[in-house]
Amino acid sequence: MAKVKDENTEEQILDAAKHIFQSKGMDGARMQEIADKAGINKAMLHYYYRSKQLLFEAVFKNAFSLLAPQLNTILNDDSCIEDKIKNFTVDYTTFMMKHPYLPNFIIQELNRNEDFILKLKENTGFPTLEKFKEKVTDEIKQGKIIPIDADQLFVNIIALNIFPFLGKPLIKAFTNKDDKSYKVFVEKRKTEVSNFIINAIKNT
Amino acid sequence: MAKVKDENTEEQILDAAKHIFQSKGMDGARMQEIADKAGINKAMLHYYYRSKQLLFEAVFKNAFSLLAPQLNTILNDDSCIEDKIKNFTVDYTTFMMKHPYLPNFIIQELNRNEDFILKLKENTGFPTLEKFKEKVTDEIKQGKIIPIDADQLFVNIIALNIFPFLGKPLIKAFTNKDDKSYKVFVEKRKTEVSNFIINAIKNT
DNA sequence: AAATTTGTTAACCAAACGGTTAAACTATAT
DNA sequence: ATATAGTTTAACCGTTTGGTTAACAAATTT
Repeated sequence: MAKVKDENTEEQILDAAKHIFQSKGMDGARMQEIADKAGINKAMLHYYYRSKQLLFEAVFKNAFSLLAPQLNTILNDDSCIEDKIKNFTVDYTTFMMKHPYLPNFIIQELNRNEDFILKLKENTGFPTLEKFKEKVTDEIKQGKIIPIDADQLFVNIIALNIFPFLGKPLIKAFTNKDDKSYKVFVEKRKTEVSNFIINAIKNT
Repeated sequence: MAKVKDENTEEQILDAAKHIFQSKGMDGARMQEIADKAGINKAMLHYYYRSKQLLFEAVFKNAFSLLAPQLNTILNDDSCIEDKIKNFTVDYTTFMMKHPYLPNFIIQELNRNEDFILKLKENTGFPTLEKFKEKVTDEIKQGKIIPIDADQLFVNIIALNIFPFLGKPLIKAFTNKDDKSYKVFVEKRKTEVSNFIINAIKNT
């Protein structure tokens, strides 16, 4: 119910809205439910955020701003491709195990409203692939990795890392795992996935 | 608006419901909108399907029954792992380019209601990994592929194939592609992905 | 301490929602 | 032709929804 009193109302609302929106989505979330979770009157939601749409956008931008920096490990540091992949896979999986609703929330809402991502792209700090592409081109020339389109490689990397969180119910059903063994399964992927990718692209 | 007259009402409803539910989800869909799309009175929806929930379940089961057989290429035919991967990647991608809403619809609704997949598992014809696991074990023993957990390999395969349809808006934004060039990108994955996977697991 | 701004609440509102009803229409069986 | 069963509709219903209002309480300013 109500949080600690010294936290200010605006943040209490955002925190409650985060939980409700991330688990139920824009359409499934109810303003009353958010108010109840925040322990305040429903009118306060509109006092601070004017409308459901604007409250949702505040939550979404917040969520997206958590996700984007995770990509820096692979896009903008100076290590070699192999290290990028190793570090990203561990970091990303560790982070998402702490925020399991995040990937599905973002994917779901971007699919519901494709135009929404255009607003995000205008923001500074939106991830760019340029540096990663250069690095891939370099290492192909050096013969360290096999020839591969950088866009395809990038999609492969994030697909292998994100999908276990998106498809959790499906994978659990196919592989007959419960929540506990699924957690072990995902934990193993921290090394499994990076080995898999490196095997696929390393020149031997 | 209204479809051809000789089509029966029940199918018209299911067809309209399929479009609305797959693009807006259970929570975002409106019964009136489905009725309008089917070109009939809203009461007919309840006459044939009793409630929104039951109409939704009819649509969902229909959608899932389209997806499951696709997995047979990889799970239950008798070819070697390499051929399974090649065939599945081409077949699955070709199929999903014709039904682009399907993956997101299923993933989204399974995440909204995790218990729902239990009902599906009771049905006969729910995909099982057993035969695939045996084949993986065999080929590891034969030294054709490197040692790898069959569950992990399975997840890697479907992740690389499904994710481009789930994360389309995200990938389009990161890679600066429009719909047309994205389609080309996905088309290329039909060979790109299978080569990638086979590289990762083939013993050299 | 009086006035003004900011924060909070209960009560309310119109619209939208899923679902129902009763009557009408259509095809089939008697 | 007439009764009967299945199909379709317009109108309606109670509830829930996002959002507003007006009055009140607590700070902050003067």
